[in-house]
Amino acid sequence: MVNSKNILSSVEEKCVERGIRLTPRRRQVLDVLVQEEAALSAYEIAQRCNADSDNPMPAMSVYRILDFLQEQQFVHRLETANKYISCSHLSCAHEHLQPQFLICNSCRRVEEIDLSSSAVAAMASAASAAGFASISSQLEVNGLCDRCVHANA
Amino acid sequence: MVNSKNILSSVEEKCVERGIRLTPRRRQVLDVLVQEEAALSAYEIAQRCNADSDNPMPAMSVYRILDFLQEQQFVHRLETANKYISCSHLSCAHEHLQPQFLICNSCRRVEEIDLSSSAVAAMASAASAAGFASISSQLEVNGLCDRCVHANA
DNA sequence: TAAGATACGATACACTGTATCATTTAGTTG
DNA sequence: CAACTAAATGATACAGTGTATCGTATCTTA
Ligand SMILES: [Zn+2]
Ligand SMILES: [Zn+2]
Ligand SMILES: [Zn+2]
Ligand SMILES: [Zn+2]
Repeated sequence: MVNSKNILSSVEEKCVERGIRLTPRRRQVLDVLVQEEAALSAYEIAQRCNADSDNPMPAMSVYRILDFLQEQQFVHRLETANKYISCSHLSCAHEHLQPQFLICNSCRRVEEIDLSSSAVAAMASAASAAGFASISSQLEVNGLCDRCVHANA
Repeated sequence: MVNSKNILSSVEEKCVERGIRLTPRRRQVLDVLVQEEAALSAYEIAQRCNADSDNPMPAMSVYRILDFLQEQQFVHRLETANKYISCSHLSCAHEHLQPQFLICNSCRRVEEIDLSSSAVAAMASAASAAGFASISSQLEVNGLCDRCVHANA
């Protein structure tokens, strides 16, 4: 169980710094994502909000709130799966431009990584050979996490 | 303009070898993709089929046919965009396991590449550092192709 | 030709995301 | 505090995408 209270107060501070509002609705959506290791779709988020609250969360609100949270880099969107995951740097000062993700094909959990410069250089070299001048991408790589490998060994 | 006739007869041969059928419908869908440098959605494919034919192509047929063409590796599906593109190795004997793609953000054209082993090794190393034992992925990298870079210079 | 398998046509439907407008809430100013 | 303004939310309708399902047609094979 993640200590979402500490994480959310860090986010609260950042919002104050940036002069933006972390409303109860936004906080609720972010909390759902912070407590989840796997990525969730917008409708899955709405369902979880409605599970532990009497005030129904419409899916449309989820989309709006996700837009806001993405702009602030509090959550990221996995383009391949079209799902959302909280940033793993909510409680630190780490800055990232484009995040990269590893997605476990077995347990679906997602790890946010920073690719080494050598890996990026190797990608850029392959792109150049194929007639592409520049690449800038959020890489999403599927695989198997250690936990699942050991569990199935 | 691509010489789709030669490409399609190569595909025809492969179908004979594999004991499968390249029906007129399947040929029609494949032809649309062969003649297009950019990736197309299922509904876009249906529209193009209907543009130059009086026999309407239902979207549902397109999906079924795309399933077939994907199984045979005649076309690939871009997971990020949810669009389809013909394999660039239709008329040769090149074998690939997981293809990788470069997608131009300006003109949308797609290049199918084979990542160098060093690039793959660099990716695997980053994954290992993040607690992922194995990766196996169809990488899709956005960028700018040389043509577009020169055109906008 | 008859039986079975494969491919296709057609309809309905679920899911996802957007557009739009009304309403409420939160800040701002006099 | 009252009035104003902007931001956020509620609510409805709708378009696009993909699937499920059933019936029909075509091909294969004995
Ligand atoms: Zn992040
Ligand atoms: Zn796992
Ligand atoms: Zn290919
Ligand atoms: Zn281009």
